[in-house]
Amino acid sequence: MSQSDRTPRVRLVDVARAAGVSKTTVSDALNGAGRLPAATREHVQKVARALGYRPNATARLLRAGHTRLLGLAAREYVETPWVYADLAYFSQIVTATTQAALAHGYGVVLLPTYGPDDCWLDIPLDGVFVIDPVEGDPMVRDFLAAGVPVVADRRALAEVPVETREAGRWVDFDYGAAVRQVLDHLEAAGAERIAVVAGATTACFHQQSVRAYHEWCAERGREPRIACLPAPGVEHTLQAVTELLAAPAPPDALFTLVELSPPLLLDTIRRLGRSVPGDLLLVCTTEDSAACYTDPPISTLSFLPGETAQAAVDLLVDRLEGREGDPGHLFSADFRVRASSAVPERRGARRG
Amino acid sequence: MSQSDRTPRVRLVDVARAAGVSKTTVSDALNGAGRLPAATREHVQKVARALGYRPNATARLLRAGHTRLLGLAAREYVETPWVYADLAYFSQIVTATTQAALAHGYGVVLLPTYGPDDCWLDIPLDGVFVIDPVEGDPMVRDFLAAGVPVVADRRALAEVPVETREAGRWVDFDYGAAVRQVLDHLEAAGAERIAVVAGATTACFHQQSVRAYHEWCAERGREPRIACLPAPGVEHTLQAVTELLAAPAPPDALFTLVELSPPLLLDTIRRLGRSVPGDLLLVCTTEDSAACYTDPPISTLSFLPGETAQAAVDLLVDRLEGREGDPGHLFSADFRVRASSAVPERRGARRG
DNA sequence: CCCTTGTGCAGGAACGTTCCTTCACGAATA
DNA sequence: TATTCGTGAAGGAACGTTCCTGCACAAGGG
Repeated sequence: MSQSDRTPRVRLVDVARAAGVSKTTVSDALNGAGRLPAATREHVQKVARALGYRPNATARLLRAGHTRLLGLAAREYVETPWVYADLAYFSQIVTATTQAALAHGYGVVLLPTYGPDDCWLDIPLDGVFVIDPVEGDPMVRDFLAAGVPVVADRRALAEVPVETREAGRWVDFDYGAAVRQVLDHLEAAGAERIAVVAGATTACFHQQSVRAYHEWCAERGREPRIACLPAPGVEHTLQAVTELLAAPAPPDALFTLVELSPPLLLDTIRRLGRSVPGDLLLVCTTEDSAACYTDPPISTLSFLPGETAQAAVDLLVDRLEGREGDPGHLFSADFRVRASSAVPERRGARRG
Repeated sequence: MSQSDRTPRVRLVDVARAAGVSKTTVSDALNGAGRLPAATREHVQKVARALGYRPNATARLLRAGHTRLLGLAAREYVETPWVYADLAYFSQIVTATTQAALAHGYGVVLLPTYGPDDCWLDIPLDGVFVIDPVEGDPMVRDFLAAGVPVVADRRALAEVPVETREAGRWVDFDYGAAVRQVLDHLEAAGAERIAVVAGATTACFHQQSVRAYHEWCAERGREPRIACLPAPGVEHTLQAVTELLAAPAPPDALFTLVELSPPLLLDTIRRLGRSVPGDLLLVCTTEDSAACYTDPPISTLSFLPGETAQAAVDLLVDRLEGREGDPGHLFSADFRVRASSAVPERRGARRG
């Protein structure tokens, strides 16, 4: 049987007919509008309830001219169907975006990142938050061309035709500065051979981070020790760590840029016969709160998914509701120094 | 400035006027329908592109009669705004639901779990997946009353008026059986004092699990050792574990029903001076893949969020597209025995 | 008694599409 | 030449609301 076989939903006019009034009266009675005596209002409500009437959401939206729906897309792995929540960062972005949106009375739609061209334009959205847009991102371009406000980063907005740019807002992160902050900290704590584990994605976070690391090393004449993962996955990450630590003249500090369970990393390092922070200083880029419950607690670099999402939604809603508001927001990372990268006693406070 | 101040979007009729044709022709030309010579088609497309025309998604949906949008709601903590992705289970449900939905050409809307009555009915949805519905769940009731197909569990559907029940499909889990399976395994491995860490939510998972534990203990004349967390949070969980292990005649097996980072739990147990599995057998209910990379690897109980979500979406889409399909699907948990609960050498293979 | 004012409600346009029906016209056929 | 047929395109209804406009009627004031 097909969808149309089912008994069709009861509409406003059906209620009107049953109650012996016009659709105006029904609409007014149900929405608390118009000039109606209580008797009429109650009568209509009773009939509506008896018939099981529920207004059609789509029709209301068409009338209203807005949908109170915000799109959310993570573009990091555009080629794969969907990977949002595998990483704590995205997972928290999703949660925070949804919470912020709900607080403003908006719902959130998780957008496809692939599919037939423009397929996302079939979804009725008031605005969109695009995380990690790719270069010349068609999604950003399409939505802005369609007049749908977008929050992305400044680079993505700069790539878009000027005439459509007005509806764009941005949230930016200075990933390079965050990486340098961590490296400076490790250097100050006495580290001389800092190794880095990075992913291999197109995300500007990774690109900027790796570039910053290379520059930082070049400035000091240090040789970069970097492991770029062939693919996401716990086993690849642990494998990379193992190889880094097995090298001749092994690193005395490790800085992971990829999401990995901090207690698991600690466990792995110990199994390789190294102690933290005695033999190896450790800083993890992670959103996993387990980092501060290990022994020793692990220093973390966070890119504040919660704050980012909140700002993105605020920017979008300001724009949607006609408030001027800011054109965007620049964030700084949250670097928490804990025991895993504190200066170990037996090393002395600082070099030199 | 208000929203209406902005230059209004260009509509189908605007293109029609500009191209000197009727709206029928424009619609046909753009959608590849109708009988039009290539010349007309191209001309219309060129004009449309020049004007920057994008069809209005809401209007199309109203015509189409469906929205290709599926709602997703986790009702475990109905009173709080939104907590989906804080837990790996929900996080994976979200990911898997979205992937499955996209594969069928549907988008996913993350639904509010609180808010003004019926507020969810303002969202144009074709179907809804409700995880962990509460007793007499108003969301399930409202959607079914509105004729929107729902996937929930059998109990939730049984509470709904018979005449609206037809649109309901179910995915069920026998949580009690899963818990008994784990307890039997631990008993077979020689455990005599099995402690359990449970949450304190209204979710039927927790209710059924805890009940099963109590029944299992009663059948054997064992005294239950259960810690129910006052609130979600890593520190509460670790605190509960610490207290359980500090008790006189401490447990020789631990079974956690709440989400917790397995390597962190292992680390904590060791800090308390116990070894796994030597002093303490360990089974974690978790979706965290880190469990199999620790030393020793940790036995896990999984409730298969990926499979559950996939089944829910399939059920929904079958119903939406008029296929008969199954009324529901009953799942069994996935219990993976690893070294953390294997029979330790020095204990002997079995009791008795 | 006529004009105003207010109340209670109906009619119908509008939101922006899609698609069914109709129509005009030129070519082919009887 | 009259009839069919196919092609190209226009007109307008429909989707289900909301809301603007306006009508009928009763009450009140001059």
